[in-house]
Amino acid sequence: MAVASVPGKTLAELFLSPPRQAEPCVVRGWVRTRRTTRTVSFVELQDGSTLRALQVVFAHDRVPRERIEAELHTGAAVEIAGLLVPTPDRPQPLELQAERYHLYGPADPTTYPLQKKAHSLEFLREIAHLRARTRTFQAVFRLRSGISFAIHEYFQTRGFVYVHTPILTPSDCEGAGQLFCVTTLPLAQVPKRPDGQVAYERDFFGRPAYLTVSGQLEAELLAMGLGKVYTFGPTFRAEPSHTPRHLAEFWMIEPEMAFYDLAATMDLAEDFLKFLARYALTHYTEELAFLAERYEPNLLPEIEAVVQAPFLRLSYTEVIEILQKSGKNFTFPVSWGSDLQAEHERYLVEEYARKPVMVYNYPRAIKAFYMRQNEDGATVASFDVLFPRIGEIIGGSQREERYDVLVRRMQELGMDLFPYKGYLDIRRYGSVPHSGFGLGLERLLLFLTGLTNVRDVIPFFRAAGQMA
RNA sequence: GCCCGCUUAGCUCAGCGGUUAGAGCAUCUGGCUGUUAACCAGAGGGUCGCAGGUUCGAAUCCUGCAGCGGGCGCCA
Repeated sequence: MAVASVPGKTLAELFLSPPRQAEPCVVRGWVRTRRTTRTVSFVELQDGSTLRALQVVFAHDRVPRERIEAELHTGAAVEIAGLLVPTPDRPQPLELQAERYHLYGPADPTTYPLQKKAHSLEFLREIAHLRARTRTFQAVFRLRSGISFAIHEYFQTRGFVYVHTPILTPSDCEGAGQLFCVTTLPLAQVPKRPDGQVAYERDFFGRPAYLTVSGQLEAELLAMGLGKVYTFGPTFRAEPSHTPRHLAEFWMIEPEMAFYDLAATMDLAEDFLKFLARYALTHYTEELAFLAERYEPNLLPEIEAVVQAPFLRLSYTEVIEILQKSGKNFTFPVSWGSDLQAEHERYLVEEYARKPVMVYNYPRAIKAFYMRQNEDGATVASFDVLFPRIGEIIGGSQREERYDVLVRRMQELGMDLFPYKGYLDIRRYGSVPHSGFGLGLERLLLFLTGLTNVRDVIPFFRAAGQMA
């Protein structure tokens, strides 16, 4: 059979508007399973457009059984032409009665790693190139796509400008982990200056260059002219974190708004997360139901709770009091001034509040230089959003817009002001209060999918010592 | 970076000092009046992660290494 020249319908389209009576149809996809009896064979076909599979019936008097058994194995790519018929009295609403088929690419069952059974996520990580063949990853990647679209929709319909901040940067954005250095210098024989230092003036940019750890500093500059902006792109951290929540390359969303103070930004962050949770529930019902059944029985109630319940807002100081009164025996002692540990955050979210918590006004000593100093002289206008299961999902702050205060803080920390000339400049000319936050896309997806390892919510993961 | 655990058939696992190492699923062969995680019968498939050590004897105990997973730290 020749390959049909017209694009066939996707299975999603077929299931969305099933035929009332039998009609000719061409479908394309990959074989998920096959069952054979004496007179007929059944093939379940998937094409990635929906989690549902189309049952294709091959009568052996029409299509030889020997050919079906030799070719239609799990994973084989095929085009099938036949009669699409409604089957209201069967478990599936419709099926395709095959007339003929074309085998695009076979899949040798003795070597093809995927079987018609559930595989462990750990095993699938070893064959990341085949993960898109599985329903779990089809659900995850479709959800990732939809959430990415929803993120743009949210900001675009609220007057934000999508800005592309550089991936290659000269500056080491303080307090955001270690950087990947980018160079064209020969690593085997790095040119050195007489004093032994690397001769960066001979490197590609004539100075050190890194992969960005955050678009925030540039977003701030753009917000100082465009008003409300957001970035949405890859971010790189060379921190060797060996946890299920960290990647070396991950995607981050960073809105930055002129004239927003801390409270307005916290309102935005909460509204934003509620919007995305609602979007997932209404547009990805099928995927969420599948993921809930497979991985996290409590998934839907948890997402519902994010949509419904107002997040609990507590100042850092209140949190310290709550933790001290909790009667819990924490491994890390609770005292004002020390950072909240994972165990503290978990108690707060999962036992005390039982819903998302926003903690604000952290001690200045444990936060980044750019966060706006509060009048009390002890705290900065920062906030974290803590989610059940995930922990920190958003970190943000009002930025220090006062030139003198900012410079004094940077000097206090012994920072070199030179690389921050532009950043400081916007504080000298027409400076205004402004704020922003960063949302980790993969962490949000952990929450929405019920999965527990960020390597499973990005198609090809890059983590310390691992490149899928 | 620190701590803990795991590594046995293609996959998921059992066996935890004593003959030729097992199960389910997958694969292959045959059967079955439409199945739907199909079913029934049979077959093939393993240097028990790698390297040392202890022992009459090691998949099993010890040491080192590697890979993977988890906890903590750092953070998104």
